[in-house]
Amino acid sequence: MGRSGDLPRGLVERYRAGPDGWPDDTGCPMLHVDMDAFYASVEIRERPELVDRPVVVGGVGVRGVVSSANYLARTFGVRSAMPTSQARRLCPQAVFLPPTFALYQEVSAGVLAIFREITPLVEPLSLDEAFLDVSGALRRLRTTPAGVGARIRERVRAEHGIVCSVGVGPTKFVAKLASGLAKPDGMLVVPRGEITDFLHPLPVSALWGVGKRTAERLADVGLERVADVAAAPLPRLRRMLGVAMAEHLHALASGHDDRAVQPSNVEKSIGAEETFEVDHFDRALLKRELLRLSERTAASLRARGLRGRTVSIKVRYADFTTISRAKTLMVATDVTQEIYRTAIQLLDEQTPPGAVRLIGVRVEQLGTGGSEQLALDAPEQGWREADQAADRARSKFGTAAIRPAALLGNRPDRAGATEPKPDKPAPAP
DNA sequence: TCTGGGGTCCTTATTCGT
DNA sequence: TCTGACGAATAAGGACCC
Repeated sequence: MGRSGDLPRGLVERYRAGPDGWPDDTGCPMLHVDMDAFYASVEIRERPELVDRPVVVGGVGVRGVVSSANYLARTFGVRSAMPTSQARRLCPQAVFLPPTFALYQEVSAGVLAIFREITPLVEPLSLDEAFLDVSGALRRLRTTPAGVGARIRERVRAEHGIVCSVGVGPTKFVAKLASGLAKPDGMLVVPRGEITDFLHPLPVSALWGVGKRTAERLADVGLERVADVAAAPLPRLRRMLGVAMAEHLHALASGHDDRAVQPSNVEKSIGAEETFEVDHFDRALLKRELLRLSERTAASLRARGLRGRTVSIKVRYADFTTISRAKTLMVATDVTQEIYRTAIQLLDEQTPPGAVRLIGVRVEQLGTGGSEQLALDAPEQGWREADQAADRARSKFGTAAIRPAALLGNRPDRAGATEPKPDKPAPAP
């Protein structure tokens, strides 16, 4: 799933286990564990008949992209983030599956539970990867970091039927790169004394935060390897990339990374967005979609006990230009109607007409809902109670059980031009 | 080739209060 | 009373990550 799979492989063999065992892992408390082709592997585990076939998981619609491809599919050139249409051309015999996130979440929770038996210092980055700081667990487990890594790989395979790769290193960044280079089904140990030997030959794109754009800008001035960034004068990097980015990259390239594993990560924003199968001009249809997305976002806030003060919408036009507009409310909210009302206002007042391919809603400035709101937003209280009742019904009878009247009937985003007109933009509570 | 959906973080500009 | 400086909050956009 990551980009480190594209990095050069020739230089990594010295970090694998040799006849004398693993390289020196003293002072290497950081582990990065990454499931190999996670979504595809889980799907194959569920359907063993797919084992010897190329499997691609992702959006199966005309505008879908690949989320995960097994290694067989990758031999045909299929990569994650590639349009599904392109993947079909490259590998027409592959099995194309839509993602089933609930299943991946379940497997992910099981794998995280294994990590947490080893150490409480576990920082999940996504469903399929996590950092572990094992420094405090070594004595109890009577092993070394490499031993922990090997144990994790065995248990994940035995208990969940999927394969993961592990990077062991002195810092998060090194561990993360190492797991990427260990793939598939491998482990790499980068000794503390060999950080720069390991990092410096890699391309700048290996640096966390360097994507296509930044790599191009660096290449324009002759910086192509991590060693080049480490050797570049910091003031020059600052002028090129801005202070924060320059200092971040220079530190990483020089092997400095003192970030600790952070077991709890507070969410900063929650949202939902959707790309239409065909572009839409029709504002009424866009508004119905905003209602659906507001509902999803608000339900997600309520499920986590969060409220947010800033509501933003995102509109992507046919030519891929993307704008966002935001409004900050007096009081944080988790009420569908309030989020929807704000989103509609932003759409009506601040977005130009045009063919729209994507629309989204997001709520920012999150906090846990406090009792101080009761007096201030009394008119919202009725809506909140209605939302909560709907949440309860949905958890009992399924997500389709309760929907605003405006959303009854066909899904507007999939239905095309024959969609009946909506009766009202807002349902009654 | 034709670009998802969930997010995070950074930069720059503007506004507002003191 | 006018003006400017400054910091915080807000808004918009872009790049990046998985």
